[in-house]
Amino acid sequence: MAETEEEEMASAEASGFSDLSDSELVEFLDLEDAKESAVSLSKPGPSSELPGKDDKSVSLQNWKRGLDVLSPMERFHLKYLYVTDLCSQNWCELQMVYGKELPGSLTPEKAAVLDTGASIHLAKELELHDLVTVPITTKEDAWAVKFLNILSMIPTLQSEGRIREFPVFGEVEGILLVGVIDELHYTSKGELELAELKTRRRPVLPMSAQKKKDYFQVSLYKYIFDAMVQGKVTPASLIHHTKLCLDKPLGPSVLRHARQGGLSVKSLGDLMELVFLSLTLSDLPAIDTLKLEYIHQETATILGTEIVAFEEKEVKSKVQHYVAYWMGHRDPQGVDVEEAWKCRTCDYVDICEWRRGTGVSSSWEPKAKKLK
DNA sequence: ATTGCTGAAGGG
Repeated sequence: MAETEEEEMASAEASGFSDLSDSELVEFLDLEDAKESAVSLSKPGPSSELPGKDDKSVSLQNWKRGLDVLSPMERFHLKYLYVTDLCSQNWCELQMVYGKELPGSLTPEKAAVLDTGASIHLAKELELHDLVTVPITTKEDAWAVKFLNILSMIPTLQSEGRIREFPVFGEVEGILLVGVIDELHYTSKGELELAELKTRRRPVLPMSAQKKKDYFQVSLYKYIFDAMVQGKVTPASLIHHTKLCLDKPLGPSVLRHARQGGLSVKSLGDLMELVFLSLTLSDLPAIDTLKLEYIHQETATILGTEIVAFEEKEVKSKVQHYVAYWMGHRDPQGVDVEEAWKCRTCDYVDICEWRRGTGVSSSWEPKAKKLK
C-alpha cells in the first residue's frame, strides 16, 4: 500500500492563514474571477459598453455582480467535494461554509479529539497492511497513487476478504465526490459489508443528529462505490471534473512503485483504464450492508453497533439539496431552531449570520467563546 | 503565480 506525501511540506496553515487579512486576500482573488465571469455572462447587445465609466467603477461593478454570479464551487476554487464536506453540511451547512472560509480555526480541544480518532484509525489500518510513502509533485501523481492503491486493493479484497481505506470517487448530481471507505469486508454469509468506525471522546452513543450524519456518510460511500463497480464512473467523467492531464509524465517514484506492483504503465491514461477494467471485471458486488461501530477512545469499549438501511431516494434528494448550494442555486442555511443546541459547540457562533435572524441568540447565551 | 491549486477524515 502506498500513501502520498508532498515533497515540499510547505504548510499554509502554519503561516497565519487564519487571520482576517487572509479573507481579504481571498476576496481580492475572487475579484479577478468575477471579472471574467461577468464578462462572459454579459449580453452581447449593441449597447453593452457604457461610455463615460472609468476602469475602477467598471471593475467594482463587475466585482459586485461577480459575487452574485459565482457559485461556491467557483468562489472556493473547488473542482470536487469530499464526502465529508456533504456530511459537515448535513450537521450545519453554515458552519461548513465558515469552515471553508476560515480554514484551520478548530479549537485545540476539538483538534485533540480528532487527532486521537485519526491515530486509532491509523492503528487499525496498520493491522492490515504497511504504508509506504511515495513522494509526489503533481496532482496527476496523487491520482496515480490513488489508482495504484485501488488496483492492489481489489484483488486483496477478493482473496483475503478485507481491506481498509478504499478510495472512492464519482459524479453525483453534477459534482465529483471524493472519499475513502474506512473498511470493506465479506461477512460469513459472503455479503460485502462496509464498516465505518467512529471513536468517541465520551463513553456514550451519539445523539440522533450525529447518527443521521453518520448514516448519510456511509450511504454516500455505498452510492459511489456501487456506481464505480457498475461502470458508471468513467475515466471521461473523472477527467472532465479534475482536469487531469493524461499526457503529463508521471513522477519517477510513482513509476517505480507501479513497476514494483508488476504494472507497466506509461501514462495516467493507462492507469485509469486499468482501474476502470479492474473495478468492472473483478466480480465486485454492490455493498450489501452498511455498519457503523461506535467505540470509546480512551478504553476502546464498544458503545454500540448500527446497521444502516440504505435509502437511495432519500440519499439522492439530500445530495440534490446540498449540491444546490454548491452550484449557487440557493443560499446556505443554518440549523433549524430545534437544533440550535449545535451552536453551543460551534466555533463560528459569534460571527454567524443565521443566529441573528432566528432569534435564538436573544433568549439564551452559549458559554463564552474564546476570542482568537 | 496577477492567469495556480486539493491526501480525506478526524468528532460534536
